Amino acid sequence: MPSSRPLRADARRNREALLSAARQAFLGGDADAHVEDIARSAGVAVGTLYRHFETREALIEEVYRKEVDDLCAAPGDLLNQHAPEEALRRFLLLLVDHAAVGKGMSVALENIMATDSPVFDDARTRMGDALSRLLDAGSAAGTVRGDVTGPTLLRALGGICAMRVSEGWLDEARQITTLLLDGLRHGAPRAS
Amino acid sequence: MPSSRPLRADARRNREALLSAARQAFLGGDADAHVEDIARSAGVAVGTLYRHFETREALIEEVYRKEVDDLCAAPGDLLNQHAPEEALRRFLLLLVDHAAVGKGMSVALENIMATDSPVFDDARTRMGDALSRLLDAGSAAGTVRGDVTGPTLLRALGGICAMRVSEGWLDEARQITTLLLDGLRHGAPRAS
DNA sequence: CCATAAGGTGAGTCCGGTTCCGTTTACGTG
DNA sequence: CACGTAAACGGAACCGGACTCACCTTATGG
Repeated sequence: MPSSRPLRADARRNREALLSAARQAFLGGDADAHVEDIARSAGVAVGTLYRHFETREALIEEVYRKEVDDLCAAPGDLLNQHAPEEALRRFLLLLVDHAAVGKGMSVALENIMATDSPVFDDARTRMGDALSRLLDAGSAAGTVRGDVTGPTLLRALGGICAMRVSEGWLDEARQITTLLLDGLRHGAPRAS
Repeated sequence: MPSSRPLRADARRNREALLSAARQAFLGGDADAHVEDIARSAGVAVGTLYRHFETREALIEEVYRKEVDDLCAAPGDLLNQHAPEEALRRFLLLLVDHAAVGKGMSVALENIMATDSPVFDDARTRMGDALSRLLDAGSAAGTVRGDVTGPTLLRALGGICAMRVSEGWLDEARQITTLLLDGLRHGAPRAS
């Protein structure tokens, strides 16, 4: 149902320009850029922006949904090239590094965790599935514990990446992720 | 420098009422309560609110600073009553549960991680110290690995608690925390 | 080319945080 | 127990930023 009519040429162009401008703004530091500015830097008026996106939030959603799309493609490749445990390791760190591209992306992950929006809900599902694939592979290979689900792990990562702090947060995020991995490894001592 | 003059009686009363009303609002779900409402439910006008608090943000800060104060008191007691590892375990879970009181508290922890405000900076320091105390005790007892610092662990927790999501997030937060604890335990398999 | 509906525009509305100043009140003093 | 004064209060007005709407422009298919 997404396309009632194929969308006029200039409309599609403007839509693209808006997404690109917004991406620019959000992925670069400014997490609360004004709609007016985004619209202007895309060469259109606010009205046009609102023709294409229900709300400011909706625009942000769209930008990040694409980002998530990219990320979700990774597990398949990784599982082909590495042992499950290693694939998991790489994917988690990839996620963290990706969040580092701009503080914006971390906001995205955080939002994916926090909102009820159907869009994010969908993204969460796909991301959780991606993680599940990795976890299952590891579990089947006997190198990863089997009692943690993809969605749960996703939450941990969302949380970690939500700490968009100055100086050195990336190193800490990596360290924490490593910690998590150690906990996930099959044979880790259990708490209770 | 905090007190130039001891603050008039009614003023102190109103300040208290405002803090209490705000606490009520934030700790109960509504993370973005309107200042107008907070003021009204404290029985004063907005002007009064702004006499006591520089800004909406400042009010929130104040509310949560107290919350953090309480939390920071815990490690001492726990170390007296339990082995270090167990004390650490309980404190982390206490933290998570505390966040559960209302979604508001989790916002607080998140903010502690994210802002540069001197108030939060201070809170972060004290919280980090509290955790360090626990980690050091465990490390000295040989039951906890020694290469993780309090501040780092705090970030992990801040992240985890930032996931203020509906339904079941508390259980997941607990599980993730347990995961972290398993990773922290001395003798856990290392990643690299 | 024209008709027409899709698309664009930007001044205006709405909303919520913040300010400002006239009024009220606590409280030290004579 | 007045009184004077500085402190506190109230709330209408202000302002910035997201969002709307009535009108204009333009792509497009016949």
